[in-house]
Amino acid sequence: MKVSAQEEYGLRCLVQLAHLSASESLTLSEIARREGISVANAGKLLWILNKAGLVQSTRGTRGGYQLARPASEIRLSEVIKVLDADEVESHCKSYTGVLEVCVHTSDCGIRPVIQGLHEIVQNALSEVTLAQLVGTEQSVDATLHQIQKLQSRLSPTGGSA
Amino acid sequence: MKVSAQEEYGLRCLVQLAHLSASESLTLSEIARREGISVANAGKLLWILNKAGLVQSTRGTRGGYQLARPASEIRLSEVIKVLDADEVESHCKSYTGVLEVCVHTSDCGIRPVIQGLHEIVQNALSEVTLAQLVGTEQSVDATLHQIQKLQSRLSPTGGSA
DNA sequence: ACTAATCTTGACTTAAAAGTAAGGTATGCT
DNA sequence: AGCATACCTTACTTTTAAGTCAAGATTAGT
Repeated sequence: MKVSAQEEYGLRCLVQLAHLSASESLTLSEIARREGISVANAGKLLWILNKAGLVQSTRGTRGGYQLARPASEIRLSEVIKVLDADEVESHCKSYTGVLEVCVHTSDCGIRPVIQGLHEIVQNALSEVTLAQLVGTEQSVDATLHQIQKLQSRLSPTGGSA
Repeated sequence: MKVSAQEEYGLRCLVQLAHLSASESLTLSEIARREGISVANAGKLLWILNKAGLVQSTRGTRGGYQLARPASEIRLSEVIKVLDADEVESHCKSYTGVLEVCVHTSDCGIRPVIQGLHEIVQNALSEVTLAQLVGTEQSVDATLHQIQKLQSRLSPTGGSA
């Protein structure tokens, strides 16, 4: 359960674009330089983001990338989903071991955990927008901890099932 | 942001053991057979779990594995942490691109997201025990959705930062 | 129209995770 | 004591994700 390199770098590139004003744009090489990754790699990431409609590209001499929407309207849940190659559901189709289908198809206790977990993460991510990431660390920190505090208040002892 | 194969399979092996009564135990090959994975692979997973003190092994003819503690006292957060090679923190040390240190060291908007996200996941996982996974799907499903519902109630519009 | 700058796209290479194999060590049974 | 069972551990192979490269396509300016 961790954030992949592609998710991390892709998100960083978006944050760079979020810093710009509406008319500005950044070229691939400039983004790559600022993030300390190769131009080729940045190109791949931006292409993914472009295909998903999160950024807009302009070709030619004065070209570059900019956000397709205001940063305040781009939620991290969407970003992660796009960068994660969208292998969201269909979990029980993979990881089947040697067998053809999941051994736990009938009454599987793990499936809901995997799925529920995913929902929780997406939910938390949907509360944070790119615009917030542009601000100081503190603001984001506050938002996420607000969520967390609520969680711990929920079930102090554990489930009752 | 996804569950690795090792996490998934390791968790499954634990669930198998959680089904046993106190005096019973399962051999490697039996666990492997039930989960549809190779004996070698199961051996590796169980070794990790054993090293972490989650399961207990008995050698010799009548040997096998059993849980080191009651299933109701083993939280998924612990399980995942163990199976994930414990690369929990130290995130800004990796993913630095070509540069020596994280480009966002000074005022990084991404760091708190990564960290906060991790906390949220751990928090959610710590509310579910192995014992709950042994029950029906419904019970686990209920527990996780309880958490989720609370989250969405928290911030209907998005952050204010 | 030409040229330089820039994005686009698919194939290739490299690094990391997952899985496998084989030899070692401990235990119980005869 | 000796053999069979079963876990333990390290090293190796395979697979998959990440990253790179190079040729193609598009636009702005001259």
